[in-house]
Amino acid sequence: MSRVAKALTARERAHIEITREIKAIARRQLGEHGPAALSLRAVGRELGMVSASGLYRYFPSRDALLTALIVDAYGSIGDAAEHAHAKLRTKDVFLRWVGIGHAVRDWAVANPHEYALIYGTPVPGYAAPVDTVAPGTRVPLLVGQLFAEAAAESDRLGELAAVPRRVHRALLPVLDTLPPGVPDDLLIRSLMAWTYLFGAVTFDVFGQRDFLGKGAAFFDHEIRRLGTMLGLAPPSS
Amino acid sequence: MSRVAKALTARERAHIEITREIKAIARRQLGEHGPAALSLRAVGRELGMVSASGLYRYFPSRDALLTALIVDAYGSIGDAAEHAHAKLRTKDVFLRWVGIGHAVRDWAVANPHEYALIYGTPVPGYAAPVDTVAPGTRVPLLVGQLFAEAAAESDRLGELAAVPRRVHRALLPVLDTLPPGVPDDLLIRSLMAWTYLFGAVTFDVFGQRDFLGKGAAFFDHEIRRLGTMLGLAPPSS
DNA sequence: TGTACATCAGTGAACGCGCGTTCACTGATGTAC
DNA sequence: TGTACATCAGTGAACGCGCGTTCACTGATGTAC
Repeated sequence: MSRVAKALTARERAHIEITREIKAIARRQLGEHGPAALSLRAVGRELGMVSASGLYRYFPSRDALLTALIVDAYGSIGDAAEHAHAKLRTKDVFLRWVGIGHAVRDWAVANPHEYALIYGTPVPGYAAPVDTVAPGTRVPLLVGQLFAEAAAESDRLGELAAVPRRVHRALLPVLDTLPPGVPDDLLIRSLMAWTYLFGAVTFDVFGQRDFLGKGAAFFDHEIRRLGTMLGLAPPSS
Repeated sequence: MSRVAKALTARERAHIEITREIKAIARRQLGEHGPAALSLRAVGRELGMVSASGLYRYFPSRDALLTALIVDAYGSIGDAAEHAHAKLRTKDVFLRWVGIGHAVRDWAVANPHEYALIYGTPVPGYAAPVDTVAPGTRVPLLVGQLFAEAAAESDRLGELAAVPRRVHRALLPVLDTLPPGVPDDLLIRSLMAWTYLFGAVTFDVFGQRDFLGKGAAFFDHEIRRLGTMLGLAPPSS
């Protein structure tokens, strides 16, 4: 090797830059006709390419581009949640739950089409490859960690409930991926918080609750109440 | 008028029957390529028509067919929930909540593409006309009635919480459509139950929680817990 | 009951459009000696 | 440093496909007298 590992040729830098640009254009076009209609030809046109065939230097197929967008979207919402979490000075799990909830919702409202790509109707005929699984677990893992911390504070969460055997059985595949010793009830509360959070955000982003206005007043209230019901609220209040 | 109002000509009966058949075929095709790609030509082909132009005797445009499917889907899930509710012998609101929840989920799992049509990503470029609004309120209204009944039993629900002013303001448009005297907290609990129910069902139908297995064990558990947390459970338990 | 006319269902061609992907190619950039 | 060769980016044509909608039309069904 006659050159340092880090030095990129102009060609390589251009390749990276144009790949980024293709994804940015595709992201924008997602909103116009939906992911099912994401069109390489339209992206090529907007890029200023004479024909779409040049795009095959960057992505081997339309589905590969779609996969890249999905991975990016999971990364982006994961970053939003984790950065919001890291920025919070407080150690209080309840306030951090609320902060993460708003971060997720804010990202989704700002990027409705990317949100639809990962939490909306699956694109028919497109099978998500394995690469998209891990990035999708970041937000639920963050929520789970919150509950784990709450459990470590002896006065939060209250008594952990016992769980019917068939519910326990349904949880087994998840428990296998977690450090040993996680109580069923803790996992259930995390899953419920995750489910509620994305249920509310999906309703808001897809317009099912437009009658509640554009603000986040109701959302703020509902996630506080849910957090309280699930035992995240400080025991004093 | 030389004939009785109810007597339909063969032509009229055929029209109704074929309209039904068109919708049935379109419903089936929804699953293959998604609502955005619903194709009049494909429906015509499956109907045995030589060209798609004959369909214009039944629907003035592709979007009109889509609207009919949406209205039907809301009707269908509304029927499923109301029938399940009516069949339950019990007066217990908690058991009825659980029954309605399962009815909604069962319908969604059995009809995933119709579910996606009404609760999934909005079809881009399609603006839902007013006709689709009212049928969409049946399930949430049913949930709301449950909470109203629970409130009438003095020992359920517990104390109704006071609500911050800006949350109250967000509720005003909804309160205006309801009989006067509905407490804010009652409406909030109904909205939260509705949000959780569809959040969970959407996750299950769209495959976001496949790791929990195919059964409804977790779902059954979570809606029971949610119902309990929201005050629907009998005070004894 | 029989006939003349109006209504409607479905045909088949056409308009104008869009798509993903392949392929042989030109010309520019990068590499090895 | 200079030259010969290999690699890569983008071109432009082509293949084979699909779409919604309009239009003039044929033939069957329904209606009024």
